Amino acid sequence: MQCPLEMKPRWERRKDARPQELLAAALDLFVERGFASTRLEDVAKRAGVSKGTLYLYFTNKEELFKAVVRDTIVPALGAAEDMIASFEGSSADLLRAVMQAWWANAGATKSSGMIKLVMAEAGNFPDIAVFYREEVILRGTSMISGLLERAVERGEFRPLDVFLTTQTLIAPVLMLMLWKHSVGPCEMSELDPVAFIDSFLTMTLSGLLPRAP
Amino acid sequence: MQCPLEMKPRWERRKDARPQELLAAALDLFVERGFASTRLEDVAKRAGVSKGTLYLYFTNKEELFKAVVRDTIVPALGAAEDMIASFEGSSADLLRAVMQAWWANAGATKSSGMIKLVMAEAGNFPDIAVFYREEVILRGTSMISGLLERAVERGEFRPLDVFLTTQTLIAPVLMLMLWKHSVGPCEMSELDPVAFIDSFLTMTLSGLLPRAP
Amino acid sequence: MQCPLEMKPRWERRKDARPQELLAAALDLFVERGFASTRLEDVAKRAGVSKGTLYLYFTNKEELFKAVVRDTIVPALGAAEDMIASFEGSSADLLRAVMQAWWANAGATKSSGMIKLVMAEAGNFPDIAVFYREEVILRGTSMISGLLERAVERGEFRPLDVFLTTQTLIAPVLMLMLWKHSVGPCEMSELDPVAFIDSFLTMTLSGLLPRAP
Amino acid sequence: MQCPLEMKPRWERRKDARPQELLAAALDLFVERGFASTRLEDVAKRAGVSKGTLYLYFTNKEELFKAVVRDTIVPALGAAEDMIASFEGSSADLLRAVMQAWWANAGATKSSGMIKLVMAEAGNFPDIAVFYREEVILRGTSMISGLLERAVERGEFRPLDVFLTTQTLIAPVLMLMLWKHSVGPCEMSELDPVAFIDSFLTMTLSGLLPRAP
DNA sequence: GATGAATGAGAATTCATTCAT
DNA sequence: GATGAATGAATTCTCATTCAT
Repeated sequence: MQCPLEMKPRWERRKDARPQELLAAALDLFVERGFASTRLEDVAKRAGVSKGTLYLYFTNKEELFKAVVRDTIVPALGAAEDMIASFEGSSADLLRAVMQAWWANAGATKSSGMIKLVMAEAGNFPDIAVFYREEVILRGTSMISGLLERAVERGEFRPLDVFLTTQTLIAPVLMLMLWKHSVGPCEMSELDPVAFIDSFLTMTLSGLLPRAP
Repeated sequence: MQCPLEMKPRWERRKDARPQELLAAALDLFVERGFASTRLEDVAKRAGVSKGTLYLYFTNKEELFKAVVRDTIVPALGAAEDMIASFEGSSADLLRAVMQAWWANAGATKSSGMIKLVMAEAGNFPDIAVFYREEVILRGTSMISGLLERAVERGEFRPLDVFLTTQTLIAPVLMLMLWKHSVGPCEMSELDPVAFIDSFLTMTLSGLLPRAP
Repeated sequence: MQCPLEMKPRWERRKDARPQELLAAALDLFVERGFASTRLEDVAKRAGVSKGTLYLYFTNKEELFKAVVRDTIVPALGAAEDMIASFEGSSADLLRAVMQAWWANAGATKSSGMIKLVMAEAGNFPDIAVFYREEVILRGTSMISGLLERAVERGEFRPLDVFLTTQTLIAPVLMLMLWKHSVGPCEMSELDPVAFIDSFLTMTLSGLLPRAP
Repeated sequence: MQCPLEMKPRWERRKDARPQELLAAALDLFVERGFASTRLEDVAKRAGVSKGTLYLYFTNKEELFKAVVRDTIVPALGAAEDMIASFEGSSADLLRAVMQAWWANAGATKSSGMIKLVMAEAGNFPDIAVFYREEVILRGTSMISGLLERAVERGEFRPLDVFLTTQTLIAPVLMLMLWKHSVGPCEMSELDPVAFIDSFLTMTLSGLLPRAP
């Protein structure tokens, strides 16, 4: 009773796992080949089921895509929100921690490939675009904006335009994600994400101009 | 003799214009709908010709796409290179001027839509990816890197990692481009590109931390 | 257990039969209309399936054609080879029997139409040409050559150039096949294959010249 | 006046030559690639004119094909007919001479490729088939039949079925023609046409069976 | 007459989706 | 629930034919 998962016969557990296996397979292929070039037959094959089975869980290709987006992109945000809520220390350190965690939890995983895809296909999926804006962009920017507001209030950062600064802070992570999944594969050897984020923050925090003595 | 262009029969002049008309139509549709969802018949129709005509000028859809990339993305780089070469004034001002010009000449035009597309489709077109890396990324980064090196030599900027800083400076423009052509259309009202670039550079140049008194 | 074939669900048995049904339909149409003029949709329709189904069994039109060639032409040779191996009697009688059987088993069937087609299309299908030469021509000529050699050894035939004689013996059957499937249909009434082969062999065996007394 | 051809300005003679140049080009390509695979643009290009020009001389592809057939196949017959009419000597020698000349004048040239093509495409061009039967087959067989009848009358050949024997005599030449233009190109090295015809006639005239006493 | 740009019907091929078993 | 054979709409690409210049 305490552990109901273990009590199911194996094939039933398998049945419960089907959607996840299909989502995982779909994620792989969508990221690898893009939406249009991904054949549902290949998704099914990779998940070890038949084409027909896929339709037992997802009405059509579009819904599968949406499910992958929902399943992949949202979870990464939770971790970052928790971190901000519980962090103690300087805002500069928090910003560093948040951005590095962000990369580690989202950027370095396959979900960053989905972000590329969402941007590419947004035009073809109006409701994905809405979902993405509300669930990902708004939540992500609120998180950063809140951090900035608090830092300014506390005098840790100078007065600044919160909205524009938020966008600025998002840019490098977004760029890393796109890099990783497009031309990056060849170039990436040279661009170390951790160092890049670190460099970006150093620059952003202290500025490029030499300090007045 | 003085005006040989005028002496051509009308349909021959037409022929000279066809490739450009087709490229323009293709650019529109590729940006609007993506590679796979763009039907060649629609491209032809928008250019005011028939399906078959398109094939007189471009071997197939892939070649049309490549031609659009070449025709669209490369030209924008020239202007920026010229500006850097001839600019007189502080490096900070030059950086501002270059980035604003970059947005005006490339970002604000349809070519920024192609950049999104190239990133999305790079995996499906290995030679487009190679072309893009060599003709766009390398040229673009060299341009910025050169500017930074000169600024550091002259003592206008503090010592910095040229490669990482270059990537950092590219990020916001790239982000603007992607924004404009994906979820942006709804959000864009709030994100003014000129103000964004300006804010980014202010932050980057002076830092977020309050100045030491 | 005793009758596993019967235990398959109906549509699976169907599946097993499909390739043959399609090959039969394709044979009909290829012979009737030639390679280029045969539309795959018509082949599918004649086999009672849809266009797409055809592609479940044959990669493309070319492969379908090759499959028809392999499926049609080769089987006819076996019968003739067996006959030669087991025949007892004079070589002249064997030659008569082989050639008449050849016509009956191959010439009079649709496969002779494919031979016409192979000759017409050989240039467009290099590997069909190779296959045809090796599997049909070489096997067929070896068969006849062997017969001739044996006949000469036994003193039943006078010494002769085996290679040239073999080609000569093939010629009339080949001609009948072509006749049947090109201009023949109108002319054929007048040219009775059995009588023609008989006449040919009489002439070939005894010569046109009057016998020396 | 006696030589009006020579008096025309060069471009006019050229104009007169156009149809012939086009027919020659079409012959080449039809023989090489078959009817359906021959593109009219290629025919025009090979003749050194534009696609449109071709339509000044031939209504469509089908008419061009027919024109090639008429222009190519018929002329070869005249020579053979003349030879028979004027030949003096034994019928056996005449037969040898006719068949060798036939090969030399028709078989060894491109027109033999057209014969292959006519047989392959006869089904698609009913009037070509009629034309071919009347102008080629009937004339050709009459020629041989006449020769045979005369030889029998004179006691040079034994009594025989003229019709069947005629077909028999045609077979090897026909086979040589087909050989040359299909699988032959690889095999041909081994099959010398002159020797083949010679061997065929020797066999046909004297028979395969050993002569009595 | 000659040209070659333009046309558009037609055929091959792909793949999301359905459904009998 | 699971399967995979079957479907047919959709799309790319070809090429005979037309026609303005």
